[in-house]
Amino acid sequence: MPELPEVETVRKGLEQLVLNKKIKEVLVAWDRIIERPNIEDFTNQLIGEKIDSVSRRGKYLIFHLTHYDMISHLRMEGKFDYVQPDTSVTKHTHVRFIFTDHTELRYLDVRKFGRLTLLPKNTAMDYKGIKKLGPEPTPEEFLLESFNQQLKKHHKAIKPLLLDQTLITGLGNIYVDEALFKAKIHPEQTANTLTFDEVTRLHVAIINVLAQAVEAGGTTIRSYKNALGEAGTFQVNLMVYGKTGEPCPNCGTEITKIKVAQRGTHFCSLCQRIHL
DNA sequence: AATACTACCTGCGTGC
DNA sequence: TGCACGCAGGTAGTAT
Repeated sequence: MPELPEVETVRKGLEQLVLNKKIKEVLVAWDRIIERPNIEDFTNQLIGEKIDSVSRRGKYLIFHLTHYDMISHLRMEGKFDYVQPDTSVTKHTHVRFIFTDHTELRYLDVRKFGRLTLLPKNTAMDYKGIKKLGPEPTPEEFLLESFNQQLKKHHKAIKPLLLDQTLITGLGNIYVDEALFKAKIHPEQTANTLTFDEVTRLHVAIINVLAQAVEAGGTTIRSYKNALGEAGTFQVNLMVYGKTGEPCPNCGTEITKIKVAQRGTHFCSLCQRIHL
């Protein structure tokens, strides 16, 4: 489920539910979810660890434990579920963190793309996937001039460039379509051909789209009962994503769906025009 | 170095 | 009803 707003919502949920819990046992049902170390070390090293805090960088969650940093990436469908003792184990439950009070944090993932990585304390920022991330999409960290300079270096469609996480972190397939629509930029416009006006609009659109989604608690497309961060959340009002054939909120033209870099892409062919 | 394609998985909707 | 196929909120590895 996760782009930045959804991951942030999960982070807040975790901080409400599992802070100061002490791990008694860890059970892994699908080995490949654990990226590092091996399963035996992963499960053994976590025993006795306490969850001090949960932070986020881009779409990565970082559990700050007594002696370790545990990184979690939900990829396409990963979810956390916090359950009471003796709750039956459902299909797609791949990792169970059992606490000393017998409650559990469970990791569920239909497609098994998500990953958990256990690293020495305070080394999460050196993790390969996190190190390459661009700035967080906030006005303080995501700077227009720098963004403009970076875009000039790339002869590639703007949409896949924004999905790459290196110029800016946090956008995924939904919010990138929404941001490009807001900025009135065609998803296949080559990055280094964007005018300064367009870059300025895009910069603001990215910050606003993600901030509003965080405010709303993220967007749930396929809802999963009981999953952390998905219960009772407000839906973000999407303008183009999943709106194929519906009228554009600006001009009434039917929203078009095409494929860009293998991803479904929604846009208004009148408001978002390619130019030289 | 930058870009493009594929693999990783399961489930669901669609069309024949 | 059954089956094949395409599609799904992401990233990492490999090839060019």
